[in-house]
Amino acid sequence: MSEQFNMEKQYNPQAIEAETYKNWEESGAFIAKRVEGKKPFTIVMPPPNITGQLHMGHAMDTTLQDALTRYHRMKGDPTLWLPGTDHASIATEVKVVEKLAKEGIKKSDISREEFLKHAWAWKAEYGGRISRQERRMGASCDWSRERFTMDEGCSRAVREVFVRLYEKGIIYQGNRLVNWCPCCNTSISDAEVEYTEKDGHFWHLLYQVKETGETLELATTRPETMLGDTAVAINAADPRYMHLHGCHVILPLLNKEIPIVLDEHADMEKGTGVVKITPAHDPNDFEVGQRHNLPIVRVFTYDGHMTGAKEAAESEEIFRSGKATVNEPHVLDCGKYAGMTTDEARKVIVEDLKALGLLKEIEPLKHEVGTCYRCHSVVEPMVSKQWFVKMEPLAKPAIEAVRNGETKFIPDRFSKIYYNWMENIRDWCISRHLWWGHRIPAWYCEECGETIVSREDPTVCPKCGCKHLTQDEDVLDTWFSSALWPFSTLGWPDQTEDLKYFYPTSTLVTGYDIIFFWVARMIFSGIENMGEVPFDTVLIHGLVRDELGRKMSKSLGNGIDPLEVIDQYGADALRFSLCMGISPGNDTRYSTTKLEAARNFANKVWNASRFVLMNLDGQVDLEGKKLELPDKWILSRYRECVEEVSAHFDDCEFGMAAQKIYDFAWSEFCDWYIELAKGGLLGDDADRKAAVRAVLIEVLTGLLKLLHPFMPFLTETVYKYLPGCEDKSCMLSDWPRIEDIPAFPEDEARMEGIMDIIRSVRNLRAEMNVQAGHKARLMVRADAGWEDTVKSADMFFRRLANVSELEILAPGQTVEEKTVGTVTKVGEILIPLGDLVDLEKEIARLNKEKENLEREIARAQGKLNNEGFLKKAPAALVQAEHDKLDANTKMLETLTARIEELKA
RNA sequence: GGGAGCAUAGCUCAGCUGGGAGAGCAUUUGCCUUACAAGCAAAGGGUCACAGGUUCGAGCCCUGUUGUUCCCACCA
Repeated sequence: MSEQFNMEKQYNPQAIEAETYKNWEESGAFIAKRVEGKKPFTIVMPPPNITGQLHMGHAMDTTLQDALTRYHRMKGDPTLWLPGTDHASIATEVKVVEKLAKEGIKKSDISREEFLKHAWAWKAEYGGRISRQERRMGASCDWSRERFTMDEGCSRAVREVFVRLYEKGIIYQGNRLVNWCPCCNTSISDAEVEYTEKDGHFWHLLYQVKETGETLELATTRPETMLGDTAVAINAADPRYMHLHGCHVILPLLNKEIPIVLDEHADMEKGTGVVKITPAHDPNDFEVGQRHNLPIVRVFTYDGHMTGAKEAAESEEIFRSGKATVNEPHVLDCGKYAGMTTDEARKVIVEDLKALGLLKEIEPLKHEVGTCYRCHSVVEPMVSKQWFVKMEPLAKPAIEAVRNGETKFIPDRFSKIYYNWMENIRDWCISRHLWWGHRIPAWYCEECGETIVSREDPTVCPKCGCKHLTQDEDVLDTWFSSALWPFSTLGWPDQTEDLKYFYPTSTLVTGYDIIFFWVARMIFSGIENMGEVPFDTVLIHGLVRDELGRKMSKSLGNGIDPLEVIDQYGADALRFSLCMGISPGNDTRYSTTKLEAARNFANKVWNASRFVLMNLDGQVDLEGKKLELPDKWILSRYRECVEEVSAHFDDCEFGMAAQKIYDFAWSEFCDWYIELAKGGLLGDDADRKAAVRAVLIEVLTGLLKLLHPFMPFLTETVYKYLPGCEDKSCMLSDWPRIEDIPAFPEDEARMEGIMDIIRSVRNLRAEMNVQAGHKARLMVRADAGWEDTVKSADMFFRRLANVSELEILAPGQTVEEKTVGTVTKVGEILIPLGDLVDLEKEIARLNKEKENLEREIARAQGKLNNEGFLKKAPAALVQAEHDKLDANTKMLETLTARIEELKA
């Protein structure tokens, strides 16, 4: 009776969390140690963006990773959970620009260097905030190895990969059609385009054929692009237009002659079968242009306006100076439309065409429009000179690695999504017209136009020897560096000890929303640069939705700050609530109900611990103790719990693991064992007391360990109260092993029989409305072999079922008093209740029970009369049915006799 | 246009390789029983979306239907 006075009646997480975490961190317990000869368990944390703060999705991510990490650490694996943050190039740049705008600073008014200073300041602030949030969640990651995608080492890895791939010809630069976000003023990759359905129109335009004078009708969803048309296409097999082969049309407004080309892209089934070709602003048209060697005419500026004289002149200069590269687009001076936004231009151009009688029809249309995943503005497909990664050679081995099981997805269905994406992948546009990020390590010679890509910054042109070199202005896609995360964080390209020991990592935990962005790219980057997949398991979890099932988002304002939840309910409750009832890959809903349940559970465990500790008396040890039925029962149940929870952790079935611990702790340990134990604790038998104490402490200790991965703060705190554990840590304790726990299958069944009697008595009392304070006698007509067991349980009936006295009835012994009764697994029980007994009601109640039994018997008989079942079902199952039939038949006999007796 | 997930108690969701339907919350009843009212005990509540099929046996496997959510796709 010493420590428990420090334990409050209610668990108060606020009082202990910060201190507990501080102790862990300062003790160095999170720091991974390499142990040669032992297989490590490694997780690299998906680095959160430094754009803001953590949301519920991160909380889920963190909880699962931490649970896994703590489980493996306790199992004795050398465990590394490597944390870090992502510079999030475009997202952060947008934020910094916004912040500067509020301070009255325009990005265009300051230099690149000045801007980057602001960005680094942002990083310092938000990166720090994120790591503080992770700590409050209880993340047991190795902060000594914390990384940032733009730190020196990661940047060196990025540069090394870029140079290597460039030298292999996998990275190339070229004029290609890319998705351009006019708002962010940069190209974005295919994966960064989100398609959303929008209301639009089909504008049916009329182009006149020069040679025949007839008009051709064609439809477009983007009439403003018509200024950049360099052909119209028809299908060579289209009978309607056979006579137009080799003819030209006059492009309206510009009065420019453009050819009619024959191309399979023109679908005879669609519209009029005639399609305008704008190579500079449509992916299909670009392809058509390539096939027919059409000029490429760009009519939009990069910030979403129509091009004018200035842009056109610049373009001409490029051609004149001979610096034009393959597919270099020409730029049109759009004349009266120059300088208009594309939206304005659309309206004016439509009006102008209408005035000329060249607009035949406007048809309303719903269609999927590509938008930028960051700012959600409509992206313009645009020919532009960018850097690309050739995907085919990288995708092939990456597909193979998953196919042959080197990396496995949990749940497996996500591998299909992965294949589908990888198999249809196009080259990856990796350059971004931004400042915040890894600057592309390419230099251009101003004299001879040579491109230099190298590991060290060049000072002279290797071709012409001049010193007029300028570096590419753009930076790399943020995912280019995250793709290297599993090895760049371990020191690559240096062959560090960490890299050799911890790579490949074990499990990657992330949401399904970034499989394409990140997981897939890590897999091919790992194979390409390390020669080995980066992880053997990818655990995909679902999204955390709001209470109405909607995605949490800023625009809806339904996001929930994990820190506020922690303040209110505690980190353990938040963690547990995120694990309860989840299944891999499926979305889950945030709910206060779940949080309350988790908080209540924490409190339950806290109080159970309090009870056990309150009743301790010095050192306790199971060794040499005389165990009784309930002791053996709970130890057996505990053993099974350890077995199941371990298996669930091994399978990443967190929902199942949490459920099992919850049920064991609450329904078995608290509701039954602690109640059963009270008798022994309050009695005079010193040996008995010692045995009960030993069992209590044994099971509680194990329970705390099993729960630790989910509720680290609570379990750590309580653990230190355990005798002899003042200086120990639950986090560093050994995970329970079933070999160390005795099993008592027969005693387990005996105890279940006693519990059945107790439940039956409680039920009878409740149904008869017996006053809670009223103690009643219990008569048991025990089945053969049960008499001693029932007798030995006398005290349990008294304590748990409000029994005043236990009587064992002999097999034919009759009872004169008025009683209520029922049949249990162990035999008939009777409770004399005198005038409380209503004979007719009692008979009705028994008849209902009888019907239930008869139904059960019929079911079992049905099975056992089925020859197929007897022949094909496993023998154990058939035996079990026999046993059940026998037991139920016996119970039915007793019950029937009882009813007859009452009727008589 | 392809692909995937989901449909189980009033609500939110579990249910692992097929073998007598579960939890939390809500509801009803009785309890401040000295670990816990964030608690204890008891109870009610489900044609497992629908229709076929495989099987001795289907919530689970197969086919189809309906509803719903999501992902992918260049449809002018």
